[in-house]
Amino acid sequence: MAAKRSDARSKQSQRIDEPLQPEQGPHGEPPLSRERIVAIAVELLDAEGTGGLTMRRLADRLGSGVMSLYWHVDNKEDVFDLALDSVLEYREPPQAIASGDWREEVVQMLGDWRAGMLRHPWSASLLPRRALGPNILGRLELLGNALSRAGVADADLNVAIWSLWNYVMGATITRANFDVPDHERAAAQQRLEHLGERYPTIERSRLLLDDDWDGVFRRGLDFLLDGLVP
Amino acid sequence: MAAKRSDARSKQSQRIDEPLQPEQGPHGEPPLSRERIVAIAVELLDAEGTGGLTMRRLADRLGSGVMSLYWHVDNKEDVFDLALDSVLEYREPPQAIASGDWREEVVQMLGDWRAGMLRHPWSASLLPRRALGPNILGRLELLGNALSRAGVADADLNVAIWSLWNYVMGATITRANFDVPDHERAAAQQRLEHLGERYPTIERSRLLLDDDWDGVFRRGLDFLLDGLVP
DNA sequence: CAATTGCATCGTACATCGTACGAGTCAATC
DNA sequence: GATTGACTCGTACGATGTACGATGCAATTG
Repeated sequence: MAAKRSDARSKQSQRIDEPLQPEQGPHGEPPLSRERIVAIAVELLDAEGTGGLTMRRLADRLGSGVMSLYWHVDNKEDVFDLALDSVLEYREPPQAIASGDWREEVVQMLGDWRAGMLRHPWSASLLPRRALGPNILGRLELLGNALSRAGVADADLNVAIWSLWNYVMGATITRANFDVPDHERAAAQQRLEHLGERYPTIERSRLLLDDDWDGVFRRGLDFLLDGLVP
Repeated sequence: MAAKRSDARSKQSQRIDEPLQPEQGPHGEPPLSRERIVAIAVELLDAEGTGGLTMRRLADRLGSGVMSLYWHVDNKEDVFDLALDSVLEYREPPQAIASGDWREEVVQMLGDWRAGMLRHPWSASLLPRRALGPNILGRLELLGNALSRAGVADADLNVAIWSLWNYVMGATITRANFDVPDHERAAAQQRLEHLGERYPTIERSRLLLDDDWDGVFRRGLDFLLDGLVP
């Protein structure tokens, strides 16, 4: 069972005059770089969540031995950090941010942030426990700047930024984790049947039935911004 | 190494006429119940975080064999669920909630929620991925009720509840995970030295220096409530 | 009293994980 | 040709979750 992935490793053992095409790509298997590791790690995480990322699996997908990874990467934690960073990059919407409409600017940036994290659902739960990289700081700077222009006092800027951060993080983490796997949906639905007896307000608000996550996020954000900038 | 915890298990092998006092307690080692397992699990989680909870460690602390746990508990996931539930119990503040002041009521309940989770920092990151138990639903019901009394329209109740949920979750998860381990604080502080060049607003707002987490939580909550109930 | 039944305990075993260690390969350099 | 240094990888170790089946024990039943 230790010989499973050993066949992919035949650079130029027999044919010396034909150094290329070792695997199947046109320019051969790229030689295992930090970038390639991170890219495949993100693929794995997207496909199977944080539990699906395994050094062995990673190596398999890369066509390499497990321990080869450790030349490019400190440990598994490191892989998580790198994957998270690579996913959080913010390519600023090229056009009219400088429209002066601070509110549209904020809504757009936070919406993009959330959308980006939801595209890689594992990232939301990972983010809060990592150091703030330049990508995140850039977003926070943009946020504070817009709020400041909107009239938020310097003494409140701190609170305002953190409030929005909290809101976005809470919404995104919740959304990323409440994705019911379909085969549980029936059971969940059933449990809600006679809920109104004990939780009338919850039932009346359709809290657990409405699944317009995007709309709820957007409207709640509006409320929060209303509070921050009356 | 398999004989480490086998000495604690000597009920009445030699002395039949003295069936009690098998360990050290006055009425002997309690006989391994779901409750005891959960209690020790919470202890372990509090002491060492999610990584510190191990079925073997759990068994050791209980003075039992590892596999005995599985009689009372389905699997490790189950232990997490139970631990989380046991920590989220909300003993309603006995006195004047019915003061009619919805705002005080909401602030108090959410503050208590956050405080409770921070007392067990692992709970915050665990919560969003678990099903909503009765404890949580009870809190949400109370929340919706207060908001409704405050004048929030039924059509907005949904959004309002989720907004507050998002805010509290985001704040608590962030707080629970940003507890810098002290030996990293110096390095972090240093990194912030020449931060003002690239992130002037962040520096001006003292976003990363102010560590009055409770105050920020409270004031941000006020802003959000302002937006929800103008 | 003996036999049976069900609750409860636990030792052993296995697959899987992260990774320490050291032996290998190869190209560039001396 | 020898040396060096970047890079690869097999083997091995300890830790983990848990399947399986043996065991003990109390209450119930004959």
